[in-house]
Amino acid sequence: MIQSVRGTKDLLPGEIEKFQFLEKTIRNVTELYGYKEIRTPIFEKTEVFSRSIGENTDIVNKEMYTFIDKGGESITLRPEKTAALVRSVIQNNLTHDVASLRLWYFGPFFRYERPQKGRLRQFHQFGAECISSANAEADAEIILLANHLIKKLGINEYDLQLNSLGNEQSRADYRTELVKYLNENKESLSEESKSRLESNPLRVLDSKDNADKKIVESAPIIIDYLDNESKLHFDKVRELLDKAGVKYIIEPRLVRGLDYYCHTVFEFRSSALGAQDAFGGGGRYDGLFEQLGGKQTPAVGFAMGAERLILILDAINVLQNIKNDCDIYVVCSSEKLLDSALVTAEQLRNHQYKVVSDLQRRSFKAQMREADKLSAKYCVIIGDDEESRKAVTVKNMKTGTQAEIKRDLLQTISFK
RNA sequence: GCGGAUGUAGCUCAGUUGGUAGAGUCCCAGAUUGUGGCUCUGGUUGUCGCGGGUUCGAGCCCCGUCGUUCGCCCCA
Repeated sequence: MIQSVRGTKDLLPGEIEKFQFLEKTIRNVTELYGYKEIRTPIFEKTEVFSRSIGENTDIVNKEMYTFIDKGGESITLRPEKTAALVRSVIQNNLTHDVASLRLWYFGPFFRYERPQKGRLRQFHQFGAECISSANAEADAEIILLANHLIKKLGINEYDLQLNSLGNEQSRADYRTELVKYLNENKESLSEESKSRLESNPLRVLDSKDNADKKIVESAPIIIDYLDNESKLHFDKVRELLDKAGVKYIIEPRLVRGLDYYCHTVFEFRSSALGAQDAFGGGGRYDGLFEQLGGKQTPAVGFAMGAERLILILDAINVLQNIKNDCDIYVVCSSEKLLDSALVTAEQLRNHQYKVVSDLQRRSFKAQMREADKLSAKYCVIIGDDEESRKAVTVKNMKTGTQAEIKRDLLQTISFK
């Protein structure tokens, strides 16, 4: 038996409806905010990601599906969306004729990681990006949108964590101080944190190692190093969220893994998940356009993991009883009436009903059973008697009541 | 990439100190000579993840391998 590739999953009937529900909801909510959908290729030139995400991140170092195509070009299956989206915005000059460019997406992404609950090698993310505004209003709008979406999905138990990384200067100042502090405590740090101290010291802050945590507790926090501009920006974001009634927690150790973030960063977490408890996150990335060869353009956005969101929805039993496989099941009492059943079903479909009939040439009883299993609201019954009278019997499956009617009148009935 | 668990019917699982497999559910049919759900009766389904080894004999023990899962790491 050939198996699917490790870390990939078939989305079967029963599961796919959950994805459709997610996509439908995000489509509705983003529309409320004036966001437009964008779809970009599944693969990009490798540099799109290597130049943006960060040379020191595991994503770029170990997790990308990269290959050389037949033309000798290095190609990478997209491990995330933002960089690819920015490439597209630059290439198509989408910021040219709008004040604020608002985009959303939903699709598959690829990372070569060890599979785990809520972590697959092919997974799905959706998100939104707000481009061309450097103001706190844009940060607030993106967080409001993400928050609105979560609520709309029926999720009420979650944390929104918020922090600011400040502008480049603030971050550099803080980094210097942090490295100094961590070096003073270097002996007590875990091996991993020691190496991160060289490569990406900010990430020591969200280490799960207990010894590290203790050291981090008394480490300098970035908010104290924000310059005036950065501080004003962050204060304004918080003020806007407060006014809009969005609850959040300031988490000074929240840094995010991707290099391109600055100023506002945030994450959504749920205890319904395991170790992978973040189901969404985002932030501002004012420097990314330049890194990818565009002109300086401020932007802010978020992404959410579809599989993780579905784990939460399953845990809180949203999405249980959306069963509506069919409105009408057309039953016939003998094989010679199968043709009539098929034709009747087709006529009813022309009136926008979901209609099913038997394909197995089974008994009357078996057809009724299938009707029940598909939760048909009505059965249209064709028997010899009905056929000879050019009529059918209509049975309401919920109440059990039934009545015979002339076939020409069938189209005038409402099967709601 | 590292550490721990685990893999038996479509699904959930049992399988006693090694003696070549079972339950529930699902599905199919019947009881009901044209009427579903409830009930009862009967029936189908397995390379016991895969490959080696030990043994007269392996679902059970050993080794390897693949998958899953829980943590680390990473991140959504």
